[in-house]
Amino acid sequence: MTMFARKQITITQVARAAGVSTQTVSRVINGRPDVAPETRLRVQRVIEQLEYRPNILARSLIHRRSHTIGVVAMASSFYGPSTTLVGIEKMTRNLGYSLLLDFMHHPESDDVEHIINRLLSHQVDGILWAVPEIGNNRAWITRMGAYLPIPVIYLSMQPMNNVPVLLIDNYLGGRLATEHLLSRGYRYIGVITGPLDWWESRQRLDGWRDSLEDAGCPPEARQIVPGNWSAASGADGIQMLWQQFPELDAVFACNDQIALGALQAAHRAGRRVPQDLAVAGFDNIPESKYFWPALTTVDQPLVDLGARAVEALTRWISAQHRDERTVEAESILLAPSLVVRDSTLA
Amino acid sequence: MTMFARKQITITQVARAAGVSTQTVSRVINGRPDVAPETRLRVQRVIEQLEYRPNILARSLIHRRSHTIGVVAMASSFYGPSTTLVGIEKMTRNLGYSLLLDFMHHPESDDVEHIINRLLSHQVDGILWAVPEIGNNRAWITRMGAYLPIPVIYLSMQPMNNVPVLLIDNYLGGRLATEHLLSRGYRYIGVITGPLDWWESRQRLDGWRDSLEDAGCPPEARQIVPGNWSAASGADGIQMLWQQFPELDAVFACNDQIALGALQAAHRAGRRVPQDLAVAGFDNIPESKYFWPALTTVDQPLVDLGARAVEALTRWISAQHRDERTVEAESILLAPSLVVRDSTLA
DNA sequence: CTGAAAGCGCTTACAG
DNA sequence: CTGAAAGCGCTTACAG
Repeated sequence: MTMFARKQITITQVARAAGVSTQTVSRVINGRPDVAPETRLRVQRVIEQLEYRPNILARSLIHRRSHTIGVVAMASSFYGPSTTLVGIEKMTRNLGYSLLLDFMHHPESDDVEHIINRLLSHQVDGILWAVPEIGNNRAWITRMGAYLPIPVIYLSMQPMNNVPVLLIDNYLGGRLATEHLLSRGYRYIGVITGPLDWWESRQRLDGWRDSLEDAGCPPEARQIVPGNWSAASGADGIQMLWQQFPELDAVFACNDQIALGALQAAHRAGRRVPQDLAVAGFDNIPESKYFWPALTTVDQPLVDLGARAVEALTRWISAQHRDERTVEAESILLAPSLVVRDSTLA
Repeated sequence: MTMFARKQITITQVARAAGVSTQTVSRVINGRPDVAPETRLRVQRVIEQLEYRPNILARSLIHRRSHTIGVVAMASSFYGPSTTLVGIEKMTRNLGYSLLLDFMHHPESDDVEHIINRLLSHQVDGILWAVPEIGNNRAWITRMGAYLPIPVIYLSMQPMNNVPVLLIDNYLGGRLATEHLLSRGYRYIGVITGPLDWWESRQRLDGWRDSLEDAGCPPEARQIVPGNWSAASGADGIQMLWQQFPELDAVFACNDQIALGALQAAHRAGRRVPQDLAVAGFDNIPESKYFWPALTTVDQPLVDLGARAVEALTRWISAQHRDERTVEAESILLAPSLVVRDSTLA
């Protein structure tokens, strides 16, 4: 039966108990070859017996490398951020790193410098910035991004020069959803957007707009209603669309919650989906398959996004520690895919 | 404009630049009173100029206290775990701690000892065990819980002697939902459970059963169908209930996803909700208000649960560092509440 | 194959 | 009010 030593056992105590130097203990711990077999065995026995557990802090101090990455994400119970975090954590662990987590509770206004300074004080080897781009909450990157002493990789923001960004192509997602509606014969397609200070939100909207223009149905302003990712904004939004754009025969809801709200409002109003109104969403949350009717939506490789960001970050960290100064800031764009279900099948 | 020093500046460099000893610099940093005003000013200026940032690792090494807590949670994009994590992170930050995050990807089988050892190596001051109780994945606590060298607080598990547990009363939640259905006049109430190896799942089921017994309608086995938290299991579950329990006039779905699946299946079968079938859920996910029809469900104070767990943990840590050996392992039970909506309003 | 000694960046009695 | 020195737990040239 294994237990845990009540007190921190030090390498010195192990050395003393095994009758060797701390250096020899260190050699054994780190699997160095230059230790006599009997010595190694003796030391290993003492380690097990005393339940010695190396102090990573001391090790990091010497190596000037903590094998920890800082992850800054938006505080959210939503499917998107949570799923990305799962991908991030898994790959972090797989690659032998630890994860210091920091949530921004007000992504537009929280003090970025403070967060970064705390992470740097903790000697993280790199930072994964997984906060959505909202308003000008990326302005600090131009101001001080270049002066960051450690690698930082950003998720889901407008690509910038020399800033490594990993993102899912929201514009393409908007196009996929809208072109699908067009291909089904819908022509009067409204949109309920996410909050328009979100960059990703505007990308989805742009995809919708360009698709309609390409199809020869250039949209008017009254086809656009701003939402805020919530189902409530979907329910309100669809009402507003009916008022200002009565021809409406389909709606692109910029996330699945908005779509859900629109669906409920349609049912309440006695409209049939998709016969009277087709609805397409975005995100493919697990629930969307069980909406009434099942929702056509855009799937995003979120776990993969998180995992690949961590991969890129640790690769960069390793390169930096090998003193390769000329590491390229490489950006990656992942493609979403359309999932067709009943809500658009008239 | 603030920038970040390219390299780690040490206290020694600050001392040299300011013409004082490192001890004096340390005094200034830690706000000690015994520094001459001019000296303090001079040191502060150098600190700002060099952008000195203390190395927390070195500090933790000396204090034998990292001001970091380890949080072990289940890898999940679901609303419950994510929301709890938000509460945990926020309070951790408020209390001046940092958060080392660890997800269990297989909560029934992952190697607990390995996880704890890594956290201990990182010198966390305490651990918050936020993994649900599944199967006998709590067996290790009896085996080695008492030997843990640091405070550990557990979330959402069956209370044990001398083990501090914070949880939401799932049994009460099950009663609230079921008694509500009974009060509405429903008598043939089925249940679609969560996975029955989850303790919380069994609690909800017990609440349902006891409510029915108290009401003089002792349930039969054919009224119970096992689910797995997924909407799919809700859709399948309701079909099964119709087959084996045709009298069914209401169903208690043990989470909102299951309820969603049941709702869709009901619509597909042409049954009206709540006239032909009332549906109550559990969790009150934000979407549930926009289900069709809006879902009656049980709300849980999840953010509060996380926050209070962190409070309790840090209080324990502080007490331990003040060397109060006799800290009581205090458990807290939070009450859920019923949210009544259209799905049970016939 | 092994160990004494210096050092990572910081703090802390202790002495003045 | 200030500083020289020891030390937190570990690793690493270096010498043997």
